[in-house]
Amino acid sequence: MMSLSQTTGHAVRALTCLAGHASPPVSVKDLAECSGVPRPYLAKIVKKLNNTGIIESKRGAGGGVWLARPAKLISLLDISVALEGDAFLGNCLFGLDSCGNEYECPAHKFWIKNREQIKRELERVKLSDVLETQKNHPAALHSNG
Amino acid sequence: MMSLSQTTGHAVRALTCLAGHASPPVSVKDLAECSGVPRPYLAKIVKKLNNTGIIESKRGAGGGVWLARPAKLISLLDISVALEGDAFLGNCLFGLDSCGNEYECPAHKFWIKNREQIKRELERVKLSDVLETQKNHPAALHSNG
DNA sequence: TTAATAGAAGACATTAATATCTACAATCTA
DNA sequence: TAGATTGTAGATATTAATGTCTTCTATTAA
Repeated sequence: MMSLSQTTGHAVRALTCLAGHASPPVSVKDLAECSGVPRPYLAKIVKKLNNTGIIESKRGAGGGVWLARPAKLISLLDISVALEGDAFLGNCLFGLDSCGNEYECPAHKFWIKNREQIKRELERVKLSDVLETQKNHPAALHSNG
Repeated sequence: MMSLSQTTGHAVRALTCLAGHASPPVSVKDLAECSGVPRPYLAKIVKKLNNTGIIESKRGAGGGVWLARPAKLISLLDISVALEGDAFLGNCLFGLDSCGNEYECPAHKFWIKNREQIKRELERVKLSDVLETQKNHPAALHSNG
């Protein structure tokens, strides 16, 4: 099924919890409970978000993680790129390697344009927007298959 | 990476070979050579295309497969649906199960619209178009990773 | 009717994404 | 400094997509 990876979905949910938390730092354990993401897996996700400067962390008692900048300045694009890399929207809709250089598949021009649309939308939507949406629907972001 | 499945890409390549063939039926073996898709795997793909009425087949010596209707009447959408099912474009960009009913994620409206755009494009592009493109670039559709 | 051809079917193998487990290192509080 | 807390790191496990192998059945041609 064509969508962003499940891992990215996890990250969005966890970051939303983090953004909504009154008093950071928050432990990964608490984030896992809040977001429904498996704890050990979330630890890895958190690591990536840390490496890419979206969150910061502190070890030890009273430690935890927090947003490196306000939720209004973190876009869904930032999160997607952090987890899946820069080319998270494939070069060709059909995954053809040869597509785009000397050759273009019949859907190429469309996909290039469409891909940019998707990117712009992901750039437009900020973590703060997700948080707002969630506040109106408290149980919203939890279940995921 | 977000794109249609590799399997769908395989199917498009193989069907393009089939559409370009002078005298059907064509054996799966020949299709595999022409398209670069692993033979045994192509056999499975061919089976699905058969089940969904995109191709027909005949066993035995002199048998093989052929398009069930002209290439102009087979869209990339038909092929995608045949292989990945009707919901091959996910319900939510982030794969959230809860998204779309009582709850909508912040990118939901955008994705619904965008998804339709993608579908329309896949509907617009026919197998005959792919064949034309390939004729101008003979080596185009072969390699794939 | 026999031998060759070719698709059908299902068991098995590989790979990448996802998820878990265990041990470790840093930091705080007392 | 002792002990509890919490992130870090890497090995291991599971799952779904992808790919392979073997055997069977249908069809044709001689």
